[in-house]
Amino acid sequence: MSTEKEESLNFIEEIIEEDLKNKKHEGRIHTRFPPEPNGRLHIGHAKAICLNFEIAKKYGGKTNLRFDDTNPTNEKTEFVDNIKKDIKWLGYNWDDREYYASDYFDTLYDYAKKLISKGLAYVDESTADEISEMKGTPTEPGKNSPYRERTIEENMVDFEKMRNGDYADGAKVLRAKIDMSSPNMHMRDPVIYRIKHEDHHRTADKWCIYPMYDFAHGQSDSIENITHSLCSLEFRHHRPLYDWFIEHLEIFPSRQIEFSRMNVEYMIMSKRKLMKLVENDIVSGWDDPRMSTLSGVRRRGYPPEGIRMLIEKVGLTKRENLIEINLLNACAREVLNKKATRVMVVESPLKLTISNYPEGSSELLKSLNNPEDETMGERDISFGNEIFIEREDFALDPPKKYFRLAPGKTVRLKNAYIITYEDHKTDAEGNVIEVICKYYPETKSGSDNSGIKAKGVLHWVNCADAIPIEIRSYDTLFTDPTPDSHEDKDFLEFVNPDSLVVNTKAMSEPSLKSAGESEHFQFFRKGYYIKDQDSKEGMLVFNRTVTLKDGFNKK
RNA sequence: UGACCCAUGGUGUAAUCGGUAACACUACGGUUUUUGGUAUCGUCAUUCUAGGUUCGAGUCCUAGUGGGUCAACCA
Repeated sequence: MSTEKEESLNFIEEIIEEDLKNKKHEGRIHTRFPPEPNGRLHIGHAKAICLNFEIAKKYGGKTNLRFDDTNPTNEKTEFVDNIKKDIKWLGYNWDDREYYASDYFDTLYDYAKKLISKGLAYVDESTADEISEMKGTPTEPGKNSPYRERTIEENMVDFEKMRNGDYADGAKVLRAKIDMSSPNMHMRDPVIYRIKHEDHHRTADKWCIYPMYDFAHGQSDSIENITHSLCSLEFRHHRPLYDWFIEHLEIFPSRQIEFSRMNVEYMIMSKRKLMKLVENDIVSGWDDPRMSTLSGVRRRGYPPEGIRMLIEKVGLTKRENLIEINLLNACAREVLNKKATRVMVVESPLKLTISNYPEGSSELLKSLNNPEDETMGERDISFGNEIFIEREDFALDPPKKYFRLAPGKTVRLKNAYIITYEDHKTDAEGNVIEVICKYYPETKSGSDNSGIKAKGVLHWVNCADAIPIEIRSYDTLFTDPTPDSHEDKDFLEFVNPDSLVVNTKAMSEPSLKSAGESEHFQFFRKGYYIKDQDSKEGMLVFNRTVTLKDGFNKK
């Protein structure tokens, strides 16, 4: 077969193929994923991770993992470890290429001195407010600092003093000398080094001055010989600065290319806001299954293949976008349908007695683990005269087109027999508490040639060996698709009070006792579930990842 | 009242020297089905607006309109 299907390239692939054609960097492709270890990764980061790793893979290149740890204030080793775990979970490997911007502090310091010696950087002792004031506004040019014309020698001595700890935090900064009237605010003599007498998670107290993002990121790219530095659109205005440093430092010319980040309905991607949800106990932690963090998404049961599929389907452009949460769920269902083990779980049990099945006896029936994948095999499930069915699968007064059990109706019990309603019992308030049916022995699953028809198929569990489980069902964490886009309202006002529903009354077939840590299940006719870390010996807990598509309840 | 970026269905993307709108998800409607799942078939767009160039424009030109981003000693 030919590869006729002409795949269309996204704009970054076009740039790369053009570079390849021109033998730029000898055809070498090297990308990087550069998180700051100050919080957990979220599903928005997944786009950057997939893009960087996939594009390198596609063109035979490499991808570095680099921690952008230039601000010691909120950076922690704990975050480093979690970030690595998340990237691995997503399915990517950086081999031994694990780097830290802090590894380059010495080099960066030398770069700063080089800039000073070229007369392109100066020490400014204005206050932060004064610097901000002199910066002007996007529509008005800024003013030169009174310290701008100090001599190279003065600057060099003073910068060394900064480094030696002679000054207090905030007393002085090092600034690049560019253009205070540039229409690009980032070119108005940006601060490139600040004083912070703070311990760093890796360099401890070695340094008391730390480079700013603009004086660390591009330089780190360059040091690592990164060919294509892919980042999100908000860094667009930093690109001229990125290029300016490379030019004046005369270092390897990495190229920054920006793409639009992914926004997902009902999800929040801001680390600060995510932190607020945790701190205010609105969620149980960074890994709450309703969170957009990768640890939350993982605990919820979304498979990594599904996340990668989502990113692939979302594509890559420079447009603003808002992805429907449904696309994520569709990807999850597609993956899970093929790999989830089918089990029967009754969420809201209603007792059903089979009048003509010998009391006290039982038999073993075969159940396919996954009809989509025969290689997953089958298992035995027990059947007896007393079972539980789903409460909503029985109705005294059924609506039209009700394929379930009701007076006069006949249905099939999945993997078992066809049964017909005979009677029911109610409690004092008139609630149905038990249904009585008769079964047809000749309709046993797999060997039914009775000719008896039953439109509906019900899932069930055997009273004799069913085990109680807890089910946690989730809805969106917010009631508004874009909770943080309202200028007049705080995003917390949109927290969905019904985003978590805990059901401790569910009954499961006993096979769930041996559920694995990352084993996905489909609870028949319900949805996809995964065992939660809160599970205990006598009470297993399951998270609902996503429901099955439901063609009945919608109507 | 600056600079830069973006503009194709409900959503996200495609249409590579201009050649008559494609794919996926959703929604709706069939078929199949021992999951109202899966699978499968079908239906849903005056390409932001107005002019212009051309035999022909989503693609080119002009002028608008709308949206986004930028003024942290954060990244």
